[in-house]
Amino acid sequence: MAGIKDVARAAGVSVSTVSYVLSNKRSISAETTRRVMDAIRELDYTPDASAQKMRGVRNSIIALSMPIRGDINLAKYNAYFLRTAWEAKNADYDVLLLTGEDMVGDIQRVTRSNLVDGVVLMDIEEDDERAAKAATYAKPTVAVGYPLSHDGCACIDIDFVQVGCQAADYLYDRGHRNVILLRDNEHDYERRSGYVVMFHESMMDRAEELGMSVLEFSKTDLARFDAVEFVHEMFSDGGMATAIISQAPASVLDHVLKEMQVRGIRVPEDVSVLSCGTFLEGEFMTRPVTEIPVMPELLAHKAVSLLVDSIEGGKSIAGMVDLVSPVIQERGSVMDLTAEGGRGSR
Amino acid sequence: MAGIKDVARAAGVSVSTVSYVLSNKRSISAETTRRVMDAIRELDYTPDASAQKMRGVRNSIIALSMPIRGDINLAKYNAYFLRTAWEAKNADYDVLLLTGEDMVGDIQRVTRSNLVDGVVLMDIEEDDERAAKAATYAKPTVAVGYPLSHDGCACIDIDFVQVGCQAADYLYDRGHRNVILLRDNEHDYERRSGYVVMFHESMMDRAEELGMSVLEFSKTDLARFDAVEFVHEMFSDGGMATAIISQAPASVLDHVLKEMQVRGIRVPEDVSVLSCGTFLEGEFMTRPVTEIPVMPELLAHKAVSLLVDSIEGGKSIAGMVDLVSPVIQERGSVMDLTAEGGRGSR
DNA sequence: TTGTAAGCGTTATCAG
DNA sequence: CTGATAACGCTTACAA
Repeated sequence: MAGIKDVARAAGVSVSTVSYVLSNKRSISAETTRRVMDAIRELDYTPDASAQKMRGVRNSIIALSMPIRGDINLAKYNAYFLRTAWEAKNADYDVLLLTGEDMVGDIQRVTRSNLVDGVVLMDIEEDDERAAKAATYAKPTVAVGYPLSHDGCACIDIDFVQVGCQAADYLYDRGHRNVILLRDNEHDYERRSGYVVMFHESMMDRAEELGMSVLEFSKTDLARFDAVEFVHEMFSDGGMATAIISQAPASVLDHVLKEMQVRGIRVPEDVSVLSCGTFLEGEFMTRPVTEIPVMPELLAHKAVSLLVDSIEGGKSIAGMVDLVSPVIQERGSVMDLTAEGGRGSR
Repeated sequence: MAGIKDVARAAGVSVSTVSYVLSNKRSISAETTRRVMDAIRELDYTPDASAQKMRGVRNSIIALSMPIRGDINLAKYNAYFLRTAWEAKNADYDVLLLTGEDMVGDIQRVTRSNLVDGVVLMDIEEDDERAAKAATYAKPTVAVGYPLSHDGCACIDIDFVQVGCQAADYLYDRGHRNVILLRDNEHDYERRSGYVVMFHESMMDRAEELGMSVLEFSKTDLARFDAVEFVHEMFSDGGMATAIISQAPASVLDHVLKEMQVRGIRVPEDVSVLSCGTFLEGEFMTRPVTEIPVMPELLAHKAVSLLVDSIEGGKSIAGMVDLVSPVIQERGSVMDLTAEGGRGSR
């Protein structure tokens, strides 16, 4: 590989001149510039990244920490992951993927060795070790999520307490008093995956305040989920529920929709459906479902922007928290029971 | 950040001693080792990656080039991607993600600047620019796929010509003479995504040789796909077909299975189903489907192993091709029409 | 067993 | 406008 010296020799100038031609940090005669550029092209010269970094040039790499578990919700996962990669690229940063078992160790290694300039933490749990140890990373860190312990990093997330309240209020306002909750993957509950739990608690609290009754259905482990059983139980157990709140992934929810369709149960005329903390966009659904979605594009954008600002501005972002207000997407699957005539809400 | 000099000072030794303690390249007294290790722990010292690299130490990073299109089959995509990341990690390499528009430019940049030690190309098309320009990359490159032009890189893929023959033979041997082909996403055909096209051509050729009739159904664009129409057309158009060969993703195929179930069409008694070049494992299907699957684990493993060997052994792998023989996964969805009594094949 | 010093490929400072 | 050179943090001959 040709180095800067080779270029200098070929162009008949000094190495510093070559460097300055590339960096535009001092004025160079047109003639010299031309000769140098020719030599660069001729030799296919690309500056060595390590040498540049040793001289203080940023390498523009951010680490993306994403645990790979067997039970992840791929669609949602991907939406966040791909969008974060896209935002990074857009800000002219490369992405170094950290997926191993020893997440904390890996992050410490890549930050302390100056391999990366910053860190994004994805798929955050309530007790997230990566976030808890963020103070030991040598570079600014932002978590997409809201872990309990987060002194060392910034946090960007949807305000899931608000999502819970909004969900309860939304249904209450439309006359629903008995709802059934189709829980997310139980693994996520066991792991206390941050948002899943926060939404759940907030929604249940709010429902109780309002005097709504919430029946929980939890067999949403994908491998074991049985839509037939769910629909059966839902309508056999007193048959009081007028609405379903779903945390389940698209495929599971769609099975429920299908099963109801088969049984002649209409949405929203017979039962309303509201999906919360999900990402149904682009999924193949039997019918559109009103949703309080997660917002991968927005969160990824905020996370990367904040991180890049910190990297380039040198300001610390440790401890910062930005909780975004949820936005409900009306898709006509919730019935307004208080409306005259009993027509759908949309 | 503490450097090697700080450690040396704290331990009361020279910098070379610290370096040798870390690298074990010469014997150090127990006492000195202890003092140095203490200082390292005390100061949280981690060697600077750039400085090491400048001295010829490998940085153990491979670039993973994966285009992000709107229409990718996420499940399959992920299986490859996650597995490749896992294999890399397992071989002690970090992964630098390249997802941008200017894939060739990015690969040239990260290889020539010595940022990475090798490159893996994913989601290869028949005319793949990345593979065609592989000779211009400064590091060994392996493509997971089989592009037309591949002089500059190694190729690892399933032998899709064999898959096509196997599919036709498998059904022919079991007495099927009229089959319907549920094509993959049309985008993949338009783009001439390598394997999709190779399978298709090979299967059609073989079917013709055998005198089988193949009816093609191509509305498998996820957004527009209509299982009802498909099943209707399949059984109205003469109703001759005894089997479906599917290239479609799990969700699309499952819709078809559901629609047939609703209509009382039994699998495999009334119609057989064979899925080819897909990755149904872990997908939620109405019933198991016999499959000639892609093999993400195997291909990722082979690709990373080959690449790492080349990096560490210094041997060129340009032009190498490794086509893996397909393995059929029997899951009882294909009926053996030649068997006495007409029972299912499994 | 340990220390000294050269040098990796850049950038920036200081002279011209 | 351009050139020589120190310095970045580390590894590794070469000396002791």
